[in-house]
Amino acid sequence: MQEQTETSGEANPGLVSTAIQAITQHIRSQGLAPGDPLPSEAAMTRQLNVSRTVVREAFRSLSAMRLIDMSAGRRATVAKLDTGAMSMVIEHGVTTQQISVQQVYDVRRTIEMRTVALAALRRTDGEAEAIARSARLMRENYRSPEIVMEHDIAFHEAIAAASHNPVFSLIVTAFSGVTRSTWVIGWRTRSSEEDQLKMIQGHEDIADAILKGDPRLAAEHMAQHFDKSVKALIDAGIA
Amino acid sequence: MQEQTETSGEANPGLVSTAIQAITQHIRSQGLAPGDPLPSEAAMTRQLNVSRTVVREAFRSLSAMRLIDMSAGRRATVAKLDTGAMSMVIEHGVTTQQISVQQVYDVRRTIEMRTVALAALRRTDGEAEAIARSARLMRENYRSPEIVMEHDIAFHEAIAAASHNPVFSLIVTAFSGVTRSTWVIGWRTRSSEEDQLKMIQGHEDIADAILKGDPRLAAEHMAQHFDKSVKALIDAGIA
DNA sequence: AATAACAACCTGTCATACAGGTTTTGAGGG
DNA sequence: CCCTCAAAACCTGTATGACAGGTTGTTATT
Repeated sequence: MQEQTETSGEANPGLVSTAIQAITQHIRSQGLAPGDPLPSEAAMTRQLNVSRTVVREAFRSLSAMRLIDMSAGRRATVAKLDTGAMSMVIEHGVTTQQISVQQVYDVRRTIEMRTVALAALRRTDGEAEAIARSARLMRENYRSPEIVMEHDIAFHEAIAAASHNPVFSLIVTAFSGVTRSTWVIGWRTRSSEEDQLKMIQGHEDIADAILKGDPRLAAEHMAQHFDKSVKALIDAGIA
Repeated sequence: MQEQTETSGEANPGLVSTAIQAITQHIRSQGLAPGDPLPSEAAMTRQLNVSRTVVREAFRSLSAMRLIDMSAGRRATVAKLDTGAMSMVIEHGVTTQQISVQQVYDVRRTIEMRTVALAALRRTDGEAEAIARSARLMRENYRSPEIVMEHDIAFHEAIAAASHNPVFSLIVTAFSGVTRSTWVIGWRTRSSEEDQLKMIQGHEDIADAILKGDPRLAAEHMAQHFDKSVKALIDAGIA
């Protein structure tokens, strides 16, 4: 019952790619917003005149990139912005050694010097509090590296959120995965307890500057924080 | 012949997600590099004890994110770093109005002020030449907006490449799609021919600073370039 | 009118089939 | 022994049909 190749006169880079484009195009042309439902697989199958297999692989691909949400029984919906795909790309680059950890840190430093300045300017009181709370929890748990790490990551993500630019949040969060796999090394390199507490103090300084609304100072503290972190990683022999 | 739910005692967020994890895990644990082949679908099917459908959707998802390359007859291979997934995420965010064009420009400005400084410090002669060439081609074709745009985009990507940090390249390139859909608006807003030529001059100034190896100057010109671009977009009423 | 059972629809997964690519193998000739 | 080339084995791309289980809307019963 199928005769796909004659329907479209264009090149054939695979039916699935075509289907993916059709779906994103649908989102675009219908002006769909997060939460809005997409056509069912059956409907898409009819519209594109391809098998359900193809349509399904297309939906699944978009779902893997977190552009749409899928769940059994329900139709797929447009997804809220999510870091899923980005972190996978970054992690893929790192694990296949196409990206070094240092390069990631350079990017983070560049971006977070900006997010912290924006946060100082635009943070709400609640956001300032959330940032300060993460710093506080780092100190309170400073004997449990794993816990410190999670609050450290939350700290940076909270700052990105306070920048009120979702693209920054997206990128910063995308790096969290890599951070998780290297953070402990940096922590151990700060051999003395004093060094570790100094690092936590650095976070508190940043939080203070944000609370005070001083972007210059906040950026400076952030820069120092990153310089020390990179130094710790280099000392630990991370290429 | 199937009895999947009893094999693993963990939660079931879908067999496909599990398969995706298994594949990425395979890349990690085997230390695969770009170009290295992955197991065939049949092999994966046996290893995970799921149907080929599931394995295929997993492969296809990774392929959509450009983490692996697939083509008919050949086994999938580990892919070189590619911007595919990232640009889709960004474009999704913009088309669903979760990200504004201005926010994208803020991020670009932040990142490109760094890439341009790094490029000034680390560019090879060939890279400096490529950057300068793009600027030259902008001037030579300044009556054809589409062509100017393509060289403009190539210009920024060439600078990112000259930063010798693939993460910057990745991010800058990811924004190119959005740039393509708004660039012309900014161009038209520069009503006079003089304004347009001044904008091209800005690119040449950047290229010169990179050639001279002056990161400070290069960053300054880049900042001015972005400030003017954003102003042009705002004048055009882009929120 | 509230509720409970049911029907219709939807996604998740499996099995099978076959059309074309690609790689491997092996047989035959030099 | 090596080269060549064709067949075999393997692989991905796509289609079809089937069924389990989740979700939603409808209808019948109370």
